[in-house]
Amino acid sequence: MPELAEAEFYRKRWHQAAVGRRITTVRLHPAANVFRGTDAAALRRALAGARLLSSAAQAKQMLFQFRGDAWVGIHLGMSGELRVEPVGYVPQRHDHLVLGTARHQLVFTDPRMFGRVQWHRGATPPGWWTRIAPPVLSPAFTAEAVAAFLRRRARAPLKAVLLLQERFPGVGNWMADEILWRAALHPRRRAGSLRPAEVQRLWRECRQVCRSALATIAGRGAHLPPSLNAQIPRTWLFPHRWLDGGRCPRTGGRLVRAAVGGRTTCWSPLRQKL
DNA sequence: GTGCTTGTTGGCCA
DNA sequence: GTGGCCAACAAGCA
Repeated sequence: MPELAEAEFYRKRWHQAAVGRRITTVRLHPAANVFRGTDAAALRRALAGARLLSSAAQAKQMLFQFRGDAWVGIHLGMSGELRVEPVGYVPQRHDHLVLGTARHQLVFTDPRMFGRVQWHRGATPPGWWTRIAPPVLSPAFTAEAVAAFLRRRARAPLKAVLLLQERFPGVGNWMADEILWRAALHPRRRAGSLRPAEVQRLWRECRQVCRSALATIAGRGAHLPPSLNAQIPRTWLFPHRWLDGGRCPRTGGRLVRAAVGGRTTCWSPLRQKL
């Protein structure tokens, strides 16, 4: 599941169902771990009766703005998901936040609870939102900025560096593999060892993968696909990376899987050399 | 039972 | 002080 695009996908799902509508019921368990560091009881009071005004997605996070200076931030963690259910829906075991409107129930579900719900009251968006690093597709994400970051993390493997949200916001495990595969760079390459042309390639593919991932969910209007996985073309590494005996769509050679930087990583040895 | 898993954080160590 | 590595968080799945 796309990391960056996943946040946008789920944001849209809630937004289309409920923007402009009033929240009539709020169901949550304040003690649930997904509310760590947040006053969940205050969140419940603030949202009851409030209208959803707008929403945004950035990196792996979503922000929902409600009338009354109330902001709700959601991070999906490893297993979080936003769903829209009918009015009579009965919350299940891992449904941690359920917002009811006259037409729908907005559900945040997360079995592993690495995800997070944050609440903020104020006229402007909260710091935990505005402090997210500039998007990969923004003008601030320059090849020079990437080069400087690689120098600072010179001894770390590329794979680990791509997962650092302070420079590559929204890039997760599969996107990092996809980027390195397209750029023909081995995930174990030390960040400081790249030649200028390689840095340029890495920068370009970061942007291309983010753009393509977002494009798979754009222009679908209200008809969002049930799953994003099925939307990813076979020409990407993504549909092949978890298959045992999977083959590289470009070389036809065997794909390899191993832990790099502590994370399961897939690459194409014929294409990505140390 | 074992050993994985799309993310992030804090502690330890060089 | 900085950067790199790893365990921990919790639950489900093969």
